[in-house]
Amino acid sequence: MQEQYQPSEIEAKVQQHWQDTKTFEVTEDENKEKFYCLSMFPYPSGRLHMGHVRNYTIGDVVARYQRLQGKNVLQPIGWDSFGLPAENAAIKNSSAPAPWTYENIDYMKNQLKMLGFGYDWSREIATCTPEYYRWEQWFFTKLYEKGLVYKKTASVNWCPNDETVLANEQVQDGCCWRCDTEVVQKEIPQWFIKITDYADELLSDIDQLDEWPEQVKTMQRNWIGRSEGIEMTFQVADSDESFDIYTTRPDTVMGVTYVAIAAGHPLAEKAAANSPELAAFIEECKNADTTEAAMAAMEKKGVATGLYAIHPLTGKQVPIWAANFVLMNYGTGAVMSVPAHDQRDYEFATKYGLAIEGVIKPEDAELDISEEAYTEKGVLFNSAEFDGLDFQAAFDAIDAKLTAEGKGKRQVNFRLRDWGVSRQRYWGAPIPMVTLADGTVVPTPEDQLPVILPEDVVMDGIQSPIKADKEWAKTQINGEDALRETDTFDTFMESSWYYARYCSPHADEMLDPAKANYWLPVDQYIGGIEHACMHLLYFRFFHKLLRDIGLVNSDEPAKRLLTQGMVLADAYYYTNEKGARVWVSPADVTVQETDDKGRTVKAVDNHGNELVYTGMSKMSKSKNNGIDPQEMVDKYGADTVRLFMMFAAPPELTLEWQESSVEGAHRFIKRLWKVAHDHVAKGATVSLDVKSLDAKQKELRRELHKTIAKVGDDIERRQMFNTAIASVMELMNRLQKAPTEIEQDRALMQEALSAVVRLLYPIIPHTSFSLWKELGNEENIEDVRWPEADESALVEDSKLIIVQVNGKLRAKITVPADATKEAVEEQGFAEEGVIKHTEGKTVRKVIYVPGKLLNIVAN
RNA sequence: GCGGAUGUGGUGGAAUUGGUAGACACGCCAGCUUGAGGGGCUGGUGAGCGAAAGCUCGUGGGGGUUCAAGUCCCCCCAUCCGCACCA
Repeated sequence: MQEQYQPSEIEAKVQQHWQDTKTFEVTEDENKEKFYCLSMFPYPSGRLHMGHVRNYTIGDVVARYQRLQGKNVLQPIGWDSFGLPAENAAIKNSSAPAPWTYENIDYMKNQLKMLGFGYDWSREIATCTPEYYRWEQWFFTKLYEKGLVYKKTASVNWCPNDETVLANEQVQDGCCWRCDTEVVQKEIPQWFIKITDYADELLSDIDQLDEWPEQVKTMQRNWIGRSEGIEMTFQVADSDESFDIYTTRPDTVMGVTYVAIAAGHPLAEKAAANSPELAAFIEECKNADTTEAAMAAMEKKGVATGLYAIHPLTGKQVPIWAANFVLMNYGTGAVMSVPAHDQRDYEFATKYGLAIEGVIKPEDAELDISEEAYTEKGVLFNSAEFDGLDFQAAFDAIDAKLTAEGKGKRQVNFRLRDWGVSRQRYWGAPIPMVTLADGTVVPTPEDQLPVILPEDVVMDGIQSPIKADKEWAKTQINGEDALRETDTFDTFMESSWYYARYCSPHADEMLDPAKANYWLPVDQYIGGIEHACMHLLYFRFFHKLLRDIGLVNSDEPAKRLLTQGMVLADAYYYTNEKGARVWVSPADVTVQETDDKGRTVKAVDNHGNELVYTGMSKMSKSKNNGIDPQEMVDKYGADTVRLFMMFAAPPELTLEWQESSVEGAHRFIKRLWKVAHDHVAKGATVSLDVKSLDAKQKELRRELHKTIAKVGDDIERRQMFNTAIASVMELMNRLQKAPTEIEQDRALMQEALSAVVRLLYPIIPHTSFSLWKELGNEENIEDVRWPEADESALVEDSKLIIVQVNGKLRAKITVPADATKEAVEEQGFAEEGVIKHTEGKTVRKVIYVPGKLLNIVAN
């Protein structure tokens, strides 16, 4: 056995072994319990970043742990390979997205292998290949046939100079990132999938997800946003027109003093004919950013339309205002306004001098709306026949009246909106729809699928090549000329079903139901918390669609979810002569001075610039603080990187990259190697005779078996890999100092090391693989079982009792494990610290927590 | 703005069911090892007072419940993530 720990040598050898013997390739096996462990697949951006490394290390730890539990473990990987960055890179490099993407995949694939992840590479998929996206196209046409797909206009960011659509990311401060022209909103026809048809089920099935983090479930519930309210109709005064509004607060309807409609509402547009001010306002609103965050932050503005609406209950006329906070695309494009009981309406009414009429008051106080709206649910007043009713009674009464008069009805609404899947970009799956000569739009017939995206293209930097090339769209349906859709799918489409494709990655159908139903649902899914609402909702939605089309038989795609935190690193900058901040990579920073506690006082870069240290922030290009996993693997080995990642923080928290701590992880593996080496160098051991162990040996063995129990629990139930590692470190600290003189000491060491090596296998598989062999085992570690804690070794004959007086620690006593309360009390009261603090006081109460704690209350 | 999280020594974090706050590790300090050190080993290390034993304080801030609160409840502050065309 090598005396020195040499990671590069070991890792290359072990990885070669895994590749040669196809260790991680699996097939369906009804005799084994299956375990499907899935990490969110990467976008092939060029190189792995630390976020990937963290995500995939967690996945690999879970997968390898489950394998040692004897399960048939599937851990696949692939590439989410359509997307905007490939187009940008292609433009920059005067190349095309496809070759750039495939090169990145090749490079990153090697990086994944170097990190030692146990993937079944035979199942690798890339979503940009026709073999993959053809089934997505096929599926879309099936959804169309089922009536779950429709076309409607929706607004996009439009650069009037480039005459092109921009992604939100390509809009900077309201301007085009290429030409700085002010961006406007443009309405264009787009395809939508009716996720709202599944809103109820997506909401109610959250209750089945008992192994998903509570925070993700809460976020999804809020995102879906089910509400119960009333939809009611307002007539326009002196006109036969009307419009609908929806409210969750019908109890306040008697306080309506105006209504607000979207600037894009047909009524507003009509009224604008006589009002240049209104026309200008509508024009202004067209260019406004419609993201929810921007909407909430913007100044609320409006213009009176000159029209009046008739209140459906009182018959009074209230003014109709066009307002920038109402959007035509959401809800009915109009809202009723009750300034007394809604803060936004209150501010709007105050600003424009509109009436404020209170109709709800607290149960036991007068209404005070001098400063702000009263938005609580209270008791109605000034509400004619509804006076005195509470929220629910008023809701029911007003509902009854509106329904009876045909002016409204009870309705459930969702915040969730249908999923717009059209993108006006090139590097995505073509939407399989065609327009016939007569204007009818039909799905691409199955025998014409896939609609292939040409890969050999020239990017002009502005328009999608399949739009620029007018020939591309031309096709024929039943001998008739037709035009293909030139939009492509939102890339969330591909990531919504890849998990299912992995089960039968080469099937000549979307998926092979027998295989899919063997592996699905995913047992453990791992990815970033940033996907809590969008990806994870689409993923759940697609599973239900697959089920309803008969391809899978479960309701939910993943049983258990783990959301890992971000990876942060130190960020430093200096200010250059132009006054701009220049961010310096932490790799190029030398800390020159620290204070007596080790905090950075002075740091410089390689050119001697004195730097400002800004603390930890998310690894990013803008702060130039990304740490390259490759460099770290080259320097310390994959096992060290993996160990650090899992040790530095629990998986859900942000992780701070600290190289000194990486060195600590490296040191630990070296120590482990040395202890194993010294042990192996002394030759073979005799078998362990548990009965012959003395008290000290028994205690050491108890520590060993406690550690075995804890590590299993930490990895499987708690998913606290950091504490699992800490407890192995604690054990190693003891083993290092354990005697090795007599044979049973050495036999115990053999038992301990062979357990430790398996406990650490999920985290540092290369080292563990090697040490397992060095310890004299024939079998490969992948084929053996996780160690089991020996219950008999865990029995303790004495217990440590904490003795408190008035809740403060005053003594620690050791008592026999079977000591009675009386015996513990007697011993506790005899302690010096207890006597000192109870002297001259009366004992009021004694609390005894068996085997743990004694608290004496005295005053 | 809305929704979700986080806040504990110099630092990352531990404390799993309300029961010893600071496990484990980094850093720092001291000593040993010594051709050398970005090496190895040993010990110390929350703050204050103290020679020590020990005492007091201490988990973002303020209040509360309890024999007992980092943990439960109420209010506040700060930071981070998401908000539908980045993935």
